[in-house]
Amino acid sequence: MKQIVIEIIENALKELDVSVPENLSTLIETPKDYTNGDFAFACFSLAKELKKSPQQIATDLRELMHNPPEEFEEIQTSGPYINFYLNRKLLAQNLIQEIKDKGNDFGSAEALNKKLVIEFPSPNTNKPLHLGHLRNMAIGESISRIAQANGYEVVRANLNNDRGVHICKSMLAYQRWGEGKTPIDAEEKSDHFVGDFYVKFAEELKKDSKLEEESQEMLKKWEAGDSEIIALWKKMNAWALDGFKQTYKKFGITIDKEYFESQIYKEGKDIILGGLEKGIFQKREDGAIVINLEDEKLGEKVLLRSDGTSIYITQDIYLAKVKFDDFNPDESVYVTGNEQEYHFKVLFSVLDKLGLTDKEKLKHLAYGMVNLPNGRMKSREGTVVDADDLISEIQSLVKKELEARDTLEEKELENRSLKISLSALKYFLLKVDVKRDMVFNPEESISFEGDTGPYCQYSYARASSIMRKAGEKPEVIYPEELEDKEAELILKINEFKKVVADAYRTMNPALVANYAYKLSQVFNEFYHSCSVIDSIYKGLRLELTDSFRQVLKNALNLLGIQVIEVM
RNA sequence: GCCCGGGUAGCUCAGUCUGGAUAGAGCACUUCCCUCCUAAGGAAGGGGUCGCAGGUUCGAAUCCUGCCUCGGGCGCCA
Repeated sequence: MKQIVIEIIENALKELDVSVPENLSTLIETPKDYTNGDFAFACFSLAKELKKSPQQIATDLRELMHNPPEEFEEIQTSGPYINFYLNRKLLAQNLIQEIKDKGNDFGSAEALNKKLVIEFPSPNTNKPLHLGHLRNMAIGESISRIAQANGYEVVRANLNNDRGVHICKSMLAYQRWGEGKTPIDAEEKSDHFVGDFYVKFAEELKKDSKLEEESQEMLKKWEAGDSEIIALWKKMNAWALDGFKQTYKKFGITIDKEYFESQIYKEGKDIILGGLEKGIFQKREDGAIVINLEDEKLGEKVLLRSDGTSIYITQDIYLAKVKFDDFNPDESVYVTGNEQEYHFKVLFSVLDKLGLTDKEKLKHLAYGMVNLPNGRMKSREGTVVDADDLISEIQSLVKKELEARDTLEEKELENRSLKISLSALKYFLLKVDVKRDMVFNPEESISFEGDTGPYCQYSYARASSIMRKAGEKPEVIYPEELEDKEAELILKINEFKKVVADAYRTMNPALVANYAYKLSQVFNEFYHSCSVIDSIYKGLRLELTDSFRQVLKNALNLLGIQVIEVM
């Protein structure tokens, strides 16, 4: 479409005998207000050369444009602007047909034959998931879906941080005070059961500072393969992982490939030594192997300890190689908090220098912190918002709302309330630009009105309700001119494909969330100003309603939000 | 000190990449609208030195420079 506009302008400029600006394409903008058309050309830049006012130039150019092609309804001047109006009826016809044909695939690109590996949520097995993990999971799952919609085959990989001194702390506390109980005895979700001992450890540590040392000793025993410690570790890890699995399922994320730190933490040494031989790394006087990244302003970074053991980055280098060996992806994305930005800059640089992979294939998707109104979440201070608790709290609020409206069977109440709660939560976590820190206010932030997930679901449910009550579907007749709200709805639907592409390009699900909201808003306005069932244009309006339903469903799906037919 | 992000309405955020037409939402506040497709909705209203100062440009919330301020990072931790 834009190409047609460019040609029209080019031809007019030639007739005026003006040189066509090289960047003409970027000079054509999309007006913010649809009443100013769908494309616009501002004539300011020509004023100097032509020695005429931009208004006059606009008028002159418009005259040279003659009649627009059928894709456009009209071309108008508005002061110094020339505004191009799409033929909205034609656009509506085409879109309605395309949406019908493609259904759930509307907005998705053709398969690219490219693979993307995305790493998330990568929890530690010493305590349950918290609000930060929910943001991680919401983003990871959404980016996965957005990548799929952009034609990628996606592998969701999860690195379980299942070893280390923090894990030993939970284990030590259990050994000391657990009395051999199990989560079943305690009637508690198993990862929470494990987490309780992590908290217990922190409490006891205040009274007895020797515990710190003891946890270090336990780690050494674990590394030495002490059978008793390994058995304890296996038992508690299984509890933690089993609990996570339940939360993943409830929250609606899937994982294609599980990696475990315990299986890779010793690896990577050979790669580092190889790099040393090639002269990419240096051996420092104290024996540590380092890389100098001064030219990238990243300083010097240790890659292998002087005693020859691995550190975090060593195993991450190894894991990167494993992932490339396992899947040979075209892109590899890591979803983590932005406090790890430095680590990933170094990691990517090392991988690139080693020739293990191309830097362009690597992407660190760093999201901002989730803060509470009174500051940062701190697990030691017990100010962490637990993921499972949060979900069930919101769900009970939704249940109350639902019960106030209608009497539902227990199963339906459970199902519907869960979908609504997750939409509230996911939308809330995704609507903010990924890179930004966000404030989570439990009382105020999770509301069901206005710019929220439930608002979008409500709009969908209303559209569904219209479709159910529609009865017979008369032939589609187009009026002389579409109503404002009809046209607006069509134009908004028309933006979806661009949103899908932009969301991937910028790795930002917020674009989709904001779009879903805006689309819902436009539909609600349409709904209020244009009666559907009781209209001579019932056929057309039913088509518009159904198209809206499909596109909103597709948009929400990219956020991992499931629609419901009845609210 | 250096590096990376933020600073837009009372609050939470869009818009900044790719400069243009009166800077947009939601919440909160003041009014309306359920005889009519679900009021978790719609309509109207008040509320802004777009952190500050320069610069580039016909035109700057948007680009450049400096400064202020908030958060994060700069471990042989993960």
